[in-house]
Amino acid sequence: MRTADPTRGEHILESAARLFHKRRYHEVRMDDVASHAGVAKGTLYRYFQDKEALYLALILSSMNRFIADVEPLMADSQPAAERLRTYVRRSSAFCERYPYFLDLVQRVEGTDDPERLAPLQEARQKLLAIVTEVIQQLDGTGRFRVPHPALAAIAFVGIIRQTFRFLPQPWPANLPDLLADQFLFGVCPPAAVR
Amino acid sequence: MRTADPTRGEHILESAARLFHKRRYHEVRMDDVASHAGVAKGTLYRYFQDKEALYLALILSSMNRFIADVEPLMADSQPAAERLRTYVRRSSAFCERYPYFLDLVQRVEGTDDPERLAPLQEARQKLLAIVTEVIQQLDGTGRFRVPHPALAAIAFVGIIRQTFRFLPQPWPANLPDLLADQFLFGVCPPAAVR
Amino acid sequence: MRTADPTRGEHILESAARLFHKRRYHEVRMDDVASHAGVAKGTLYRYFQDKEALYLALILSSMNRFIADVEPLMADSQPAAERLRTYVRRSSAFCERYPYFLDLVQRVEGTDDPERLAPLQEARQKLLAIVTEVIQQLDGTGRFRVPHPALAAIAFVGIIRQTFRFLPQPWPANLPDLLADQFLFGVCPPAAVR
Amino acid sequence: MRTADPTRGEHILESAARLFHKRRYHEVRMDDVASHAGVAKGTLYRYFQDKEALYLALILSSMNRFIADVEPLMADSQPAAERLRTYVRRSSAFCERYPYFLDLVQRVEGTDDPERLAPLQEARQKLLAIVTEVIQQLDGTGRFRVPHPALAAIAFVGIIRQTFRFLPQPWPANLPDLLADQFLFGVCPPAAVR
DNA sequence: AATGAATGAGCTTTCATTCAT
DNA sequence: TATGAATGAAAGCTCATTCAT
Repeated sequence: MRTADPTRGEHILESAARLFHKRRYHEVRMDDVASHAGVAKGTLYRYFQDKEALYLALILSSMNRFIADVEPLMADSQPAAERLRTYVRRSSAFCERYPYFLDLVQRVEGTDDPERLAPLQEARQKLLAIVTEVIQQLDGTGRFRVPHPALAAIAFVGIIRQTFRFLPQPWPANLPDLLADQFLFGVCPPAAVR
Repeated sequence: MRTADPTRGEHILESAARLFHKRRYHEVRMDDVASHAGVAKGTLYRYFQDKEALYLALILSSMNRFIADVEPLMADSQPAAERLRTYVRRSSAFCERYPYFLDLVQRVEGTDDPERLAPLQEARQKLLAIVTEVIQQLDGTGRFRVPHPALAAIAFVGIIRQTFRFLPQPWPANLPDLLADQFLFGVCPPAAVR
Repeated sequence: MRTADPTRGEHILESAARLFHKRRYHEVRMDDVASHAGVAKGTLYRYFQDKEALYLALILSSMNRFIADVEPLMADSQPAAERLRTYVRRSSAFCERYPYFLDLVQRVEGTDDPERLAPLQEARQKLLAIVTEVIQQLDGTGRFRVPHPALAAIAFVGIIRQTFRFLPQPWPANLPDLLADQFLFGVCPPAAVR
Repeated sequence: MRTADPTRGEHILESAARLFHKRRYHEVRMDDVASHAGVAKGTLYRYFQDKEALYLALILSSMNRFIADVEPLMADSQPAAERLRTYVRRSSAFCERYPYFLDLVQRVEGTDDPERLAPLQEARQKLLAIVTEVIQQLDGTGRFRVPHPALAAIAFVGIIRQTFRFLPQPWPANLPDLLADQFLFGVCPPAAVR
């Protein structure tokens, strides 16, 4: 008999991530999750109330891991623009390390049950808040003007997501900087560059 | 002989769209689709091979409708920047008219079966090609510089999608222009504005 | 519009025979029967109450055709043994002409509904009666002794059926005679032959 | 852990046999099989891939049981003719014990899928080989002459099957001997009897 | 605590039958 | 009378969940 293992839940999520990444929710069976995690099916239900809960926990866990990764780097030790570049770089690294990340986060809309959705919404808000704050700090510094920081934050995230999900590999090495530039300067390069 | 109604398939998709918009694939029952469309379940299977085919047809039909809507407007009768604004405006109008559109298109990744995925990939490529071409026409005209048109197109689409999906309503009336500006100028407003 | 055609029913059965021969009852769809017969599905229901009726009519029709074929030849114009040989030969010819015949007749057990089964039982009895009568006429003539004609008739039919269904082709040219001999003399050849 | 009951599969087949005996394939519902076996429907699918597999397993199991029953008795401890009588007697007993046996074996032609059919063909061949060998041993011993053992074996089996299936009950006590005699001597009783 | 055989509600799909044309 | 689109009851099968071991 295996000893109770507090990391067991994490391990299950790790395996589940791979499955949910390449198949859709209804195509992933609890049997698959169990056998990929190397546990019995019944065990899944010790750690997660049901399939839905496992799925949501998976997304939440991914988001929290990412937040834990970038949040410390967004402290204002550097210029805001520089921190945005860092954000893109970390996103890129994260997506390489956990290729299923963006796909999953995308699918938050899952449930209707607000009870279950709440933690995810919260994490999403938190991430957006982090980005929004950095973007606000752009305003007034140098040549940037951000009258709608919330909107800009959404655009920023949109650029990153769409690119990492749909830009065919191989990616240019400086892709993160290209994306940051697109966000900061649009297709109208800064005077210095011209 | 009872004559087949050629709009029947369209009508089914119309009803299905509403359902697939508010519930996920596995939460939508063929029973629901049938009763919402006002046809018998067996009829669904006269028009679509199976549930998956119906779902993919639904997405494809939405995309094609949008392409038919914007493509004529992207002819080069106006400056490229102006056409991009038009594109955003039509996107906005389209999403208002068919609120499920973006959600659905988002989920294209549906199948693995390349046979079934092909028409969708094709439509996606077509849309991206349209946008890419307009963006290329920005280059050199006035102050725009677009060294990576394909990347810029993806960013453009990313900004639009993320915003329309996640920006809480109510939206500012000039939202399309704000998005076009974000794409064109980033958070670095054009000299004229400053 | 096709004119009402009294042979239409026969034509349908002819096509159906081929299908029911190579697939089992539940594997044959009314759609198949209709398209193979070159008529619309609805038309089948003008000629046969339902699928079961069509199927039973098919078997009955085959049996009646065979009865019509052999009955005249069983009149006592020749020695009984010779007529049995004729019977086997006609069976063989019939099975070559209508390869589905034996398979179908085999399956009489179809329904439980005695109402529907009656005509088939009747045809079966008729055929058995014909054979039994000839076999009875063997008795006393020459060296044959048939204390249980009904049983012998069943054995006779059993030999024929099992052989035509399961003996791998190609068959020896004199197969009918071999079978008749097996029935008449068993594996104990007549003195004359020895 | 609930332990799998190794006899469960056998038990299911036992129940299924009764159903498939009195109804045709397409008239037997998996629901019926389950409830008659006293298990849940899902359990059927743990033991058999699908309805077809269950059906074929049922026939195969019956045949193997019969083979296991007669094979040892066909060893040449007695004269071949005597062993054939034994064969018929065991067949008779078997059909009394498992009244559905002959009906089912009759229907071997079931599938087209050679993959699935193979084990059945094999069992059928095995049984035929057993019979054929005994019949060959008739040859030359005493007054028997068997120029076509394979054909004779088929005739032998045909006599038995047709009789047990179609001879109306009650049967004479010496039916097995009557059948053996029919096979050995035809309707031409041995000199000793005359 | 872990297991996985068993469960059965509920799904997708089929197809005999109907009936407006 | 012939048609075949539409029907919908009923089938086969799945798979999330349970619970005896």
